[in-house]
Amino acid sequence: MIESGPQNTESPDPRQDTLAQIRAAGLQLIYQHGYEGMGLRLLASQAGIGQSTLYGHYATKQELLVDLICLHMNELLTSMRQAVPSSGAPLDRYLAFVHFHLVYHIRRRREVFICYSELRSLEPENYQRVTELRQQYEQALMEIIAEGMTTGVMRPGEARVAAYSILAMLSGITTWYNADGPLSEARICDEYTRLATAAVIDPLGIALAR
Amino acid sequence: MIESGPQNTESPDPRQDTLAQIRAAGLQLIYQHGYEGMGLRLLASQAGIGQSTLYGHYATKQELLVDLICLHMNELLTSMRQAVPSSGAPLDRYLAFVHFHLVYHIRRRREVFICYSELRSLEPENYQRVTELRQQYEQALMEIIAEGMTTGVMRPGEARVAAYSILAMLSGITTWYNADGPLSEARICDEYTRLATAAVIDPLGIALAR
DNA sequence: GTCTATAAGAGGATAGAC
DNA sequence: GTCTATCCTCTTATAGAC
Repeated sequence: MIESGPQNTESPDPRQDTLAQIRAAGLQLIYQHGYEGMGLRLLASQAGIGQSTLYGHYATKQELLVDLICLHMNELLTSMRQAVPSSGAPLDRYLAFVHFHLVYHIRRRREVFICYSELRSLEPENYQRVTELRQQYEQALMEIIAEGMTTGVMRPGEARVAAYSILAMLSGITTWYNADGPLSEARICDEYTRLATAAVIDPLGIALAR
Repeated sequence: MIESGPQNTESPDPRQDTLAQIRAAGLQLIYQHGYEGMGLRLLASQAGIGQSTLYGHYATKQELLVDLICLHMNELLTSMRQAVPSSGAPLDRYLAFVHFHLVYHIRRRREVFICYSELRSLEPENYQRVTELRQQYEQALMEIIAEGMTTGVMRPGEARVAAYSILAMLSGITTWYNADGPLSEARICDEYTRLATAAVIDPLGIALAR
């Protein structure tokens, strides 16, 4: 068997330790095989525990999925709110959002992936919970863009469509980014930022504001 | 074992008829539940046949997935090449590509979805085949953008990053488009086209070309 | 080519010892 | 809280009749 990740050292709380290992293994295996494709036997072995030990932490497989997705959606939201000012010039806030989103998606590719690719495996009630978190995130960008359109720094249009477009554009980096590739992380972020900025900014509006 | 060709409703060939029903049911069920989540019992019942009849058309479940994905990747490529001129002004070809991609993704959401979300379920050899088809499609857009950058109608930059960005932006429409929503298909295409155009076009380059 | 019946095993989840 | 052993269902795939 192949072991991966840090092996447990002495911890003051062995229960939290086990939980952390289950989460780490679940994240990796769902990323690799998908939720439906991940067997609990494999999950347990990767977490270094017996299969039935899983049920000391989660009542069902679905509960594990919900835990992982909510955990990371909440972290995404919290991190975004720390990184993006809630007031100020729309262009500055837009650039802060774009930069945050890019770096977060590069660094936490697996978390992001399961948060949007495993939604169809969620039972309706859980799907609803996650969707609300997701909408808060989208809403934040949409409000920035809407304000930018109002003040004239961005071209007028449907703010909602623009927000979805930009999010999809930037998130796409997870599908091909390779840390060992020829382009550095900083270089790629620059390229994406340029594209995302040009997509919504009104050059005339910028010129007039000067 | 896999056959292809025109499928008539009143078919003189009942074998093709059954195959078409399997494909239709498979497309729908994989879209709904994912490849791993789709059981062959359900597939057979949705196709209106007995479960073991599937094995008269495919040797394995994997073979069905490969068939569906290759079928639709080939159709995507063929349709694109018909819709997008292979020569002419880069801006014209770019707009033709964007329009084709948007309409195709709205109209054939399920096909597109399985072609990019079930790649991880493909065995290595099959994954390779599909990836090559996919790259041909991406390559087509990349060449248009590279030429646009050369002629100056598009801002200079990494053509590959730009192509991936635009493809991701436009493909994102499948995640939220709703035919019953407040925005018409034409209106949404306009919005997306505006964003995708602004993202890469050099306003100065356009002005100078006049 | 399609059916009924079944094989062989993997799936999620549980019982009870420690 | 974790383990070993087990239950029962569902899975993919095959056998053989028609």
